[in-house]
Amino acid sequence: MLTTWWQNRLFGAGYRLTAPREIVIDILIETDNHLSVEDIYVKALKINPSIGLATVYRTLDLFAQIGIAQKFDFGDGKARYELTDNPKKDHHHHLICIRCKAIIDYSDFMKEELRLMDKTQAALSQKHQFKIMHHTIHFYGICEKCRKSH
Amino acid sequence: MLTTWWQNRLFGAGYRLTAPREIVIDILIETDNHLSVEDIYVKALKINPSIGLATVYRTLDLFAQIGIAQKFDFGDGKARYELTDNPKKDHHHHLICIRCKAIIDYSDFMKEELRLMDKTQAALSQKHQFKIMHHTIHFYGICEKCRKSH
DNA sequence: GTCCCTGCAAACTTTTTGCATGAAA
DNA sequence: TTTCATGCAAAAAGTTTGCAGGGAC
Repeated sequence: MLTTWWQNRLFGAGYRLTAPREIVIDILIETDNHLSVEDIYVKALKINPSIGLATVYRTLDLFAQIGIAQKFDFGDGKARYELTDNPKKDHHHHLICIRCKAIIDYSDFMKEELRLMDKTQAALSQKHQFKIMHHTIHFYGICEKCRKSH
Repeated sequence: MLTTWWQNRLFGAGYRLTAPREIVIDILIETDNHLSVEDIYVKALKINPSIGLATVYRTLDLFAQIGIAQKFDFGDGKARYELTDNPKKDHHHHLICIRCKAIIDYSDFMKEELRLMDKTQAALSQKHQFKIMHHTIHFYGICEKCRKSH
């Protein structure tokens, strides 16, 4: 039986393959963006109604630790997660409304941004002896709708 | 009597000048980085022991809305705030440890980053009709200490 | 068989809200 | 004098933890 990239990571870091972990990964794989923990939990319940919320939290935290997923905080009070490498969605950054918390993904200037990010990352890794796993770029402002509704 | 830049912003947006707002601004001005709400509250209590935590939350949220301060979420479960323009601290970005939540400020490649950010910001403002107020760049990874303590 | 992982419930932390009082304009 | 803002307390929301039973290897 074939082991997938994420199973390799799990085993490589000394963890076991369990049903909840498979369910959470499947949900992340088939979704294209930033689900909240609650979102993931609700989807997981439909697959296995006995899964616990605490397990979902623990699983997502584990995935972030071993680099399978990224944790995002957009300032709306809930953590969100996204696969580190999602075949359904290219690398992108975010535009966030500080009023209504809407999130818009963008990928303009990605090539230039990534070139600069790679360079910066290399320098920072070296200088601070950090093992950098990912980065985020967020622009905060007020969206069209919120500007109009004053 | 002279009105300061932040007072102008307050009045301009139709808000009143109150003691708690002055206290919070003073704390932000004299500190150079990302204080948590609790940090700010504790400092405020020393100046005026009757100030309420809820007021600090409301004040900081207001400051973020009108562009006086920036709200940051580093993934440690608490919001942090920093002045938008702090004379004591140049523009910088962040390196965050996903294990111990340590935050390191950096300002390498700032000139290049800012040039690219300005360009991106202009394009995004236009394209999405967003009024962009600020941006953040975060690198996430594992710090030297956490790597060593496995 | 051993040790890790899970589900459940309770606890904890951070943030928000309602409301009567008090202060700014 | 009219609103707006505050302080307090209670509630809500999100996340973490302890523990006993069950499952992966």
